[in-house]
Amino acid sequence: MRQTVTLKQIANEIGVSISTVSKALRNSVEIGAETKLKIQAYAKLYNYRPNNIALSLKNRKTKTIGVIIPEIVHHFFSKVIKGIEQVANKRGYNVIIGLSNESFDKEVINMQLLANGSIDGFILSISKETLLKQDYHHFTESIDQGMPIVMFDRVVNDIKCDKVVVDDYEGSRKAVELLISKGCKNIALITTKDYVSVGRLRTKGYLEALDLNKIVANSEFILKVDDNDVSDDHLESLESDIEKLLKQNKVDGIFAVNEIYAITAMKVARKLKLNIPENIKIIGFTDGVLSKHASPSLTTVSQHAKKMGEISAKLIIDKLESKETHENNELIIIPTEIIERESTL
Amino acid sequence: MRQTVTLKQIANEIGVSISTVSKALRNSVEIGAETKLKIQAYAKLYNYRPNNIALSLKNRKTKTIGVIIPEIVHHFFSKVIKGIEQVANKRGYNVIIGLSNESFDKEVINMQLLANGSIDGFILSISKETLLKQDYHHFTESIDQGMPIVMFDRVVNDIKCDKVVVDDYEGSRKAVELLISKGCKNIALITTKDYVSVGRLRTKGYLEALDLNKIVANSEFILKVDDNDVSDDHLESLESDIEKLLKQNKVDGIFAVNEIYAITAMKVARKLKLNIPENIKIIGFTDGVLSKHASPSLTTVSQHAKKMGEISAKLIIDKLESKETHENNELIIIPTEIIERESTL
DNA sequence: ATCTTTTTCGCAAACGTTTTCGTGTTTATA
DNA sequence: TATAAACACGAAAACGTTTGCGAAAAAGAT
Repeated sequence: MRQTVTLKQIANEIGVSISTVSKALRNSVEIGAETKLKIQAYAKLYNYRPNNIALSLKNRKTKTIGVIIPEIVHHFFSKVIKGIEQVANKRGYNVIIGLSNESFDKEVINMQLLANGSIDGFILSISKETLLKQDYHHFTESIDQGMPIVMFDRVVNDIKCDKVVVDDYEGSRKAVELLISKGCKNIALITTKDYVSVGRLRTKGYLEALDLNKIVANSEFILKVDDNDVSDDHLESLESDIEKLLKQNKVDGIFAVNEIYAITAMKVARKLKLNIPENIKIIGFTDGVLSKHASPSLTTVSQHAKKMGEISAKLIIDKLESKETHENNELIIIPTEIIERESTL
Repeated sequence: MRQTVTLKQIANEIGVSISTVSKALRNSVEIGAETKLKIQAYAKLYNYRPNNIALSLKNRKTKTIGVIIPEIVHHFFSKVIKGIEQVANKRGYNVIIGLSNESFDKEVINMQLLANGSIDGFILSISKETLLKQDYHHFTESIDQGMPIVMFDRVVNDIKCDKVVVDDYEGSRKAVELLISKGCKNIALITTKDYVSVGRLRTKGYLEALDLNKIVANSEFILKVDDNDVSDDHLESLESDIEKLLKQNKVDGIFAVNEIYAITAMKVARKLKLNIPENIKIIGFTDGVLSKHASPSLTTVSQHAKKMGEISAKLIIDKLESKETHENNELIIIPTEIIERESTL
């Protein structure tokens, strides 16, 4: 086992000082040509690489960014990470992941763990529990200590930081208007509870679209799902809720605020012998793998998850590398795009 | 902006030495009760937390583990990460992610980037390109330098390190035998090229199952997919290959070595008006989200991805925290489990 | 041969910790 | 009261870097 070699070892071996070695390896003009060559050859032979931790300590920056997300087994979030990773890597940064698991406590713990020098800045999406508690002290604390934050997707206005979101409102409005343009008259909405900002905004878009087209909203057509319990349980209760809805009303279009709700709706429709898209048209939100491979394939509002990650990473790195005070905060709104597939033909 | 406070600042403020502050905060008996209280109160007030980087440098360990995977937008890998993250966190470790994107060069770069002190050990799954080139010098180099590695899923025998795999061979055999027990006589296999170890092993399991049941293998029934090109293209050519296969032979069962191949097979079968499972039964490998929500839902061989991550994390941390030389290497084989769903009823 | 300039290198500080050892002060013991 | 023991704290080294500055040696100029 050949341990990794340090400047000190090279210095001892060659018989010069540590600083000479350091300078020689950085090709400083201070060092004579001959010594330089000898040192560089030796370093190459022993495969010297500067210790990152020591550099981080000296430079007081780690060149890594911390990403805190509620869940990783999720097409949207993993795609965001991919975007983050790509631009971070290109710019010489590493990415360290923390999962909050939708829990407030884990979010706080994770951030405190990383904030003690391990990272230079955060990219995060807020957990549901945090949104529910509306306790954001860990964010402000981090910002107060000079650690910049970029929030994506699930954001909150009160915090002074950059934010990257998709145009939930506009995207939903367009989605519902697509259904209307295809002739749907009775459009149901499957959404989340209002404390999730994206759920609230998408609901707003739905209502707005109806309003713009002189359709009276019917509260019976709106299903607000509480997804705080275990995933499988709440899917089953969602199924029966949808079944009830479809049986009692002649719904001819469904807008679901995420993929899993949309797929579940498709399943129920099929069970009730409703043909998609002839009898009922369905549209979802998110460009996940389910929508693409469902049959019939599902029309969705694309969130541009990867681009979201790319932009977030760019924002945080720009901020980290700019000399200015981190005062001005941007709000980037990424336009949505409707991907038409078979479920709305 | 209140900068984070250090031992030195506290020492200056209170008028004691740095070492006194350090000892007081660690509740050393060396320090008098009064001073201790004063220092602790001050530290609490200013929310002192020891700088991780300084600790890492001093202790020569970072308490973070590096995870190198080929792809993150992938149900299997993200689930593995979730497992890793969970046990790592519980044991006080952080997780830093590097994506190889199935590229040899990126795998090497990423490992070198992290190996310079940033992490204590690696958990990784080998990229396809690396498997193809059979160039493993970056692994041996890392191990030589005393940085332990745990490989999962895509492993290679030559390297001296712990490995965690699913029983691909046994799982495939059981899967094919399930098809046989359901009355299938002409079973097709959709697999990858042989350089991917899991593809090779699963193919072996398929052949073995046929052999055990006195069925003569037919090379026309075996589709070896080359998935080196862009994903969408190769899916389309896969579709036409499957279509050709199904048209020219009366296949009544399909075993696919991954989810996406299985779903594609379902799609083609539907197109050819073959009813699943009446006319043709299909079984896949992996417990992804597609299988669960497909219609009909897809029977699969579960890989226990999360458990794989958990075990990998446990192995690497145990090794990191054991005093012994890292000589003895374990090979953990996780038994598979067949999840029966509608596609093989 | 003396003075100035250039070249080449080492010292030491700094980043923020922990920990060993030493030292001065107080208290207890003979 | 002299001496030993207990107590409270500080100095310094170490982890591995980078870098400003001073100094010695070599080279050049007069």
